[in-house]
Amino acid sequence: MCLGGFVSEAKPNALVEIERQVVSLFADGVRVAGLPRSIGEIYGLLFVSAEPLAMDDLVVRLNISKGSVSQGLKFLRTLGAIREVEGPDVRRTYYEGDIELKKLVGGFIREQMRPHMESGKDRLKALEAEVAKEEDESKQAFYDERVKKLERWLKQAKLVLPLIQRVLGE
Amino acid sequence: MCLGGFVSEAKPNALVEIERQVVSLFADGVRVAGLPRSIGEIYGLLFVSAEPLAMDDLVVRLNISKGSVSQGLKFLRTLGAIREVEGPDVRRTYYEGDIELKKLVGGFIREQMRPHMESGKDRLKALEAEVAKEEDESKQAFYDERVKKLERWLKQAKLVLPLIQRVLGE
DNA sequence: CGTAGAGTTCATTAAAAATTGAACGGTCCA
DNA sequence: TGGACCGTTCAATTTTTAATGAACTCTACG
Repeated sequence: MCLGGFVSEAKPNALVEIERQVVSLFADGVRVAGLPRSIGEIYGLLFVSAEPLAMDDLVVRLNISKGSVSQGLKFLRTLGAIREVEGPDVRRTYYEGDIELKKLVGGFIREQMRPHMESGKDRLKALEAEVAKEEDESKQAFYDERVKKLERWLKQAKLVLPLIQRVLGE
Repeated sequence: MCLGGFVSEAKPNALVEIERQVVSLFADGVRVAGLPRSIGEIYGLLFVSAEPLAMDDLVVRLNISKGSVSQGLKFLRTLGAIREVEGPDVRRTYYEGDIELKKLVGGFIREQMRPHMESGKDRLKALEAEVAKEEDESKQAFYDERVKKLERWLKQAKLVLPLIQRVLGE
């Protein structure tokens, strides 16, 4: 007996139930922001871990590739959602989750939303120019009104973002 | 001569440049909300059209399938982003875009965000139960703190959504 | 009833996005 | 100098998501 057998031996690094649930919660959660599942899983595990984790821990425990983890960490770093910290092995970089909602949302707004809004501003400028060319006067009036509406939308959006950040900062 | 030739004849229903730009603006715009391109295109064309349009107009002018348009309109209807109106042909249903940002965002929050938050609440309840089972006392304390943090996040999110709607309602 | 056209549904197909993994660059230490 | 190891990059692959189009329902009208 015992020839190459695994009996009821769980993987040594498998997630415990609580971790599993939190990871899954974040994996689903980030999707509303249009982010890939793996990023949610990585942040989720960091969020629920008392000790900082290195890349290899994430690869093994979440069972995702080194490449995905590397890219996920890179993204989370630019958001400011995680922090590099010291850990047991000096050769590795360890990470902790930053658990301030303000920081996460702030990073997301800065990195993902602002750039879109900036390019939107430019595109509205181009639209204005196009409307100016319109020959038919009543059509021009209509288009002009719509473009103005879009510009108002953009202004409202600019107003809302800092407000969100202020409310979360308490 | 003139054997089967198309000379410089544009499609009769092709979008004019202004329409093209607006449609493309919305097509890209909706992606930040994780919605398919076609939905942005449909709303965009309705937004920039002075006259209401029927399904067939959208199929022909946007060059997308009847199926996609049908589903896109269904979605936009549940959001409250478009309105059914009368049109030249009594057999058809015509649509106009609702151009109040408040309405769009409100519909999106109601249809897409609230449901996620509701399910999130349930999942946090399940997590709490799981934490209660934890044997190790100090681990339990840590998990408990994290779950409390998540509950605080959810509360903050609930606080922010109506605030957004209020700011846009002006 | 029977047919013609508007609109929906949903299995199939096509397109887009995320994930993988192998190759690579850099660093530390013997 | 070399090789062990950490981390990154990116072309290839897999997975997920959106779009298509044929078959269908429903209604109106003769």
